[in-house]
Amino acid sequence: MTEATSPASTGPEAVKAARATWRRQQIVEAAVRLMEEQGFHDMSVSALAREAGISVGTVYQYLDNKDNILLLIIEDVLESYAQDVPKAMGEIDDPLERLAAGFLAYCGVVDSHRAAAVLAYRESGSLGHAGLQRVIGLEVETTGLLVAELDAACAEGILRPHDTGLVGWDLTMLAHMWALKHRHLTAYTDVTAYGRAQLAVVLAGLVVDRKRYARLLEPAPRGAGRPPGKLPGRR
Amino acid sequence: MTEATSPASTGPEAVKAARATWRRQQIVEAAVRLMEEQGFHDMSVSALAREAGISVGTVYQYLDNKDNILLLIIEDVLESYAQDVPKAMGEIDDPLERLAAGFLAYCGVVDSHRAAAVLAYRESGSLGHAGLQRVIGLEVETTGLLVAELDAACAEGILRPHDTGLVGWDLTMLAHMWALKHRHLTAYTDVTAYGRAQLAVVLAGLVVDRKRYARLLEPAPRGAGRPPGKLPGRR
Amino acid sequence: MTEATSPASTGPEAVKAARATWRRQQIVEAAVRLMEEQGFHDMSVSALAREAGISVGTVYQYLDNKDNILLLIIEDVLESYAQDVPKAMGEIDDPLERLAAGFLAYCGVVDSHRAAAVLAYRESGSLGHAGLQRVIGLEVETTGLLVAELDAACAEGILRPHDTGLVGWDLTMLAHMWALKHRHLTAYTDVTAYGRAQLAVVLAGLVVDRKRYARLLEPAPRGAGRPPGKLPGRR
Amino acid sequence: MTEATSPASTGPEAVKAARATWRRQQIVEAAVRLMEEQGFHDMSVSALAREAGISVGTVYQYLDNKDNILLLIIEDVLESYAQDVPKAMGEIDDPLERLAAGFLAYCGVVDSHRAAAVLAYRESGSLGHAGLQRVIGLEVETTGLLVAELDAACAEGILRPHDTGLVGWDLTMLAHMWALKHRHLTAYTDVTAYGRAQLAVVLAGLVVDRKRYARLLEPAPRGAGRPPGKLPGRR
DNA sequence: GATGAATGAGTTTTCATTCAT
DNA sequence: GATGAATGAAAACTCATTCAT
Repeated sequence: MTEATSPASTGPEAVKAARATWRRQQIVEAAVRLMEEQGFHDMSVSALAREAGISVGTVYQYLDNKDNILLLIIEDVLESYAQDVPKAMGEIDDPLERLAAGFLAYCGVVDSHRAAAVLAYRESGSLGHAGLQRVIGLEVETTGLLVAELDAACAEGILRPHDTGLVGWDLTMLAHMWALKHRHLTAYTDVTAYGRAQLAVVLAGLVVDRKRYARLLEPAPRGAGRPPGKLPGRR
Repeated sequence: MTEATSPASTGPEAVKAARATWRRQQIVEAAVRLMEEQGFHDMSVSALAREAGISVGTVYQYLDNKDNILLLIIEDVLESYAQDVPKAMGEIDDPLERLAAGFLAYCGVVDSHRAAAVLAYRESGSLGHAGLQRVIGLEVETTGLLVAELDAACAEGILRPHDTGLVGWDLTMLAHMWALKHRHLTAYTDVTAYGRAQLAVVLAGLVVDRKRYARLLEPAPRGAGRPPGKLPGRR
Repeated sequence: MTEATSPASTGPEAVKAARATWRRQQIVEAAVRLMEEQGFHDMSVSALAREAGISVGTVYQYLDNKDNILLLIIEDVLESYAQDVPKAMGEIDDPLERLAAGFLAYCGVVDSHRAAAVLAYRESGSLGHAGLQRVIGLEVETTGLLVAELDAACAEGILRPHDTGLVGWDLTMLAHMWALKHRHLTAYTDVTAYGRAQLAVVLAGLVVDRKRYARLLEPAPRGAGRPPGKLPGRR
Repeated sequence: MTEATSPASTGPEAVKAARATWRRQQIVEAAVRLMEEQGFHDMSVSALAREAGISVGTVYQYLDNKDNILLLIIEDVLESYAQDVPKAMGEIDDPLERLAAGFLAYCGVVDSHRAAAVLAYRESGSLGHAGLQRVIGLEVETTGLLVAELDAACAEGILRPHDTGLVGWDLTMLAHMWALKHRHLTAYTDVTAYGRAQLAVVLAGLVVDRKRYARLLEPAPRGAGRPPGKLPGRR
């Protein structure tokens, strides 16, 4: 393999690429911080540059236009899904355990990118057609991973037959919910507890051998205390 | 009974009020149409006026500023929830049937305001603090109706004890999903089928006497044919 | 004289004319009230209509356009000058007494139209060329009345020869000052005292026989107390 | 003394400050030119930008809003008063001579900022409350300088006792008159002649020892010719 | 590569004026 | 004659983007 060309891992090319990555990261982080409170449209490029500690010109050196910032952020999240979810599912044999691991990983990404995950929702309408397609594609891909496990579990008789496509999107949706409705989910202090609770809700009616998967179906008792049913966040 | 005073149901006052309502409706409808494809920020007021078939000046005669359009749209949806959901639950005695009726009504509103419902999501960040509070309040209120039935059902021993707050928001979320992920839900041709399917997913694990509520748990077999598990919308 | 035509003092024509005058008066008064605190440009026609208790349409029935309001107000003041000043000078024989009477009358008009007099200054730039010419004409006319008396007094040897044109405008200016610098003239509680004081200032150096005109030169002692020289309005 | 810090008289900071000053000057000059014929409100910012030879955006880079232009212009004039008047009075001993010098300097500023001086009058109503207070403050300050000399002259017995506050404002007013009534003052070709004439008018009746101050009281004979009393500017 | 001053198209909003009722 | 809803031209102001330094 001749190293003369492209993704050079060394030499001036590499320096350039590394700087670009670093700068983009700077920009994305600043953008997420600002958009969290202002939204995409109310964040001006000059405010972004200020927040990132660089000049407007530099922003444009690494971005074609403002819309690309959005794409960058959203891709950042979606790629985290595409990376963390398969990794979490990797070693496990049991389809249901794989599903659980994948879902929890998904929730974990949502949690660690909470602001960005919300943005990926709210602002995806501001992407051009191409960008939107790309986002949808990535989203479908990750959801597909979950659906595949549901299908496998059905095939092995672990889960009752059901519309796995629907349940797959349900899980995706409920993972996003951690970011979207976080305000109302004060009963859960960490994502994992939340994720397990949701898994229990969804799987309870599907699992055939409830004993075998008791661990998945009866999640952390969340400090025996809380009177179930009190709507959290109600005033 | 003489109606001499105030909210006059006749006379010039009434004409004025009627016109205002009609104009606002015109504006909201045009706005929903445009925002569906452009989002709130990319819809200029002059484009809105053109779409509504009126002049810019007239838009501002019935709205204080652009933001109010958003508030108007969102309130429209949220008030539909607050109206249709209780109405649907009205006459029914059984808590679970009430829950089902309420949820299906909720889904129905989402369906009939599909575009607006998505907007209520995406753009609520563009509301001022006051507007946002109002929106959250209305949302909490409607979800509360569902939670109340879950609580009642638990109390009567119809449902196993569970975190009814969580499940309440789950139902809300899954109703919204009809609008948000509609693209991927091609397996369902009408909301009711969709709603029943989701009810089944959520309640399956909670119902104690599965026979009694079989009708709720085994929804329309959706044309016996479809091979379960094929991810709908996948390309 | 056939009454078929014009300024009919009776019949429908007269009614019409009377109404027009009355409406215009309504409008001018409301306009002065508003402009006093907002200026001409910041007063909207609809605010004017509201203040006058009539509709926008009615305003335009009696005015060609907004600028005419200004012209109307300014003419109102200037015509008061042109009317009151000659009247005050009417019966008097002595040129200097005539001058004094005319000047005091001028000051009186400024006082009774204080707001409008200031406007006549501030906003005359907003008049069109024609309006401006008309205003200047009226102003020159009234000042001319004063200058004529100064000339007469010089001719009769009552005043030392001097640039009567200059002093005429000085008197005009000092009369306007009552409105323009009213904030700083707290030492004077009524216009007449103010006017006499200014007459004394201007004439003191010009009068030949100071004894004869002592009454004009030594004005009201303004409550013997005030320590002369304390800058009024200073903070 | 090392000038390491702040209002840097060199380095990029200095360049920036210098550019800002230059730009603001550009803008103020263009604004004065336009307002002279259009007034403040009828001058649009884009017209201003065009006149100044820059873009609208650049105007706003150096000014927060349109009103600031007005404030800038007026402050420019008022600060010239506050600077030139004391300077002119500096070295002189005799109070009356000091007064004369101050007044003539005041007239000089009015003359050299003729357009702006008129604006300071006409448009100060368009300033916000804060701006207005600032303007009034500066005005009072300068007038106070003249009043102080009048008081001193009275104390020394050079002038008869009189209301020095009133006469102080008279002088201010008559100085402004050079700009306000310039159209009618065609008899005077330069400010100094005008100023001396006005000084003579005001002081003639106040000076005790008329011989000693003859030079102040009998101003330039303005080309022996002019028939006194012909109202200049009359048509 | 980095900077930030300059640009001007585009946005929201106001308001003088008209005209059908 | 009186009304006030409708109009749309024009204003103030913002901000993504460029480019000379």
